[in-house]
Amino acid sequence: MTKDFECTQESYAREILREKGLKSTAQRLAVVHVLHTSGKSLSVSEIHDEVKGMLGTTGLATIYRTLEMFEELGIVKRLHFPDGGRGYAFSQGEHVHHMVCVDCKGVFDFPECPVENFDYASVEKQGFRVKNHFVQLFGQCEKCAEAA
Amino acid sequence: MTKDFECTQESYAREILREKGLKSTAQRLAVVHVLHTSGKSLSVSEIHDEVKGMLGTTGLATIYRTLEMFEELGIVKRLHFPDGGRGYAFSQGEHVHHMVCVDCKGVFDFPECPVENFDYASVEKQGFRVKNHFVQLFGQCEKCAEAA
DNA sequence: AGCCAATTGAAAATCATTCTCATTTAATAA
DNA sequence: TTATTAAATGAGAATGATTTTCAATTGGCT
Repeated sequence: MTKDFECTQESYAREILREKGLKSTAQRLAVVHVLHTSGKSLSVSEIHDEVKGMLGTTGLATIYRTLEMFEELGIVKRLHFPDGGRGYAFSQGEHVHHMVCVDCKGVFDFPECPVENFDYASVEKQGFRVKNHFVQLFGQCEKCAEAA
Repeated sequence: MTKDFECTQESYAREILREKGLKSTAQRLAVVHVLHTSGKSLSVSEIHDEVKGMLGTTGLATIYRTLEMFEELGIVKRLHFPDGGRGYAFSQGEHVHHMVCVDCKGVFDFPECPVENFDYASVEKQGFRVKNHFVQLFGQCEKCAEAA
């Protein structure tokens, strides 16, 4: 496979894949590269287009399969947009949340978890056991705010 | 139209609809009724099935149209599941968040907003202006925890 | 170099959602 | 009431996204 785009992020992905006994294919590494380089969230078909640009012909199904797998491995994070659309952003497996600029679709992380310090009293009172949460902020990034 | 299922929730919806110059059709009121009675989140097709049970033949497109409209009016809230599926739950327009039981799909509200007290320092530092947020907790409700 | 399971691409199949348009209906006024 | 009219509906077609299938290819090991 071509290594034109090799860098730390790809090595990181390679490692995880090897640990799990999965193959480091050109397609998979390209997906990592595209997401990491872009600095923003991309739709599945944007990712597909970018990968095709790098590798030539690439199946859309492969992109779907790869993204699903990467999400389970913590390599990417899936975002949900208010309109129901999905997006993917690179993530090194840390527990971070995302702010998404509604204009440019840029993704900005923040390591603090809003829910971490949240008082679960009212929740626990109802006997509910929280196991997971989904938090995502929407707004405008600096650039887009200035441009507007 | 039949009024078998009229109650405060329907009146509430009727009012909002009238205010906006929209018609209170049997289909729309049935959607309110179904969501309010169920006490849990339902998928679009579950709602469709329930409404068909009440009114006989009902178009699926109408259900979609109604839910979209109701979301804008604050009458229902759209939920996003980790697998990408959507669900809808009744909501009186208040700013509340939802806990969703991953077993029974039951929806439990909590009025405190986890993000309300969150210190936006790290976010603002990046020049990001938060305009909106989506918070949803996943876990187990009391009943399902006991059953397990 | 050669093997084998994992992975891929292409196309078909499936599923969810939206659109179109002829028909029906709720709200209003006569 | 009844007539009027814009809004809403239902049915199905159209679209779009996602998943599945399966034969062909490839990466990671000897």
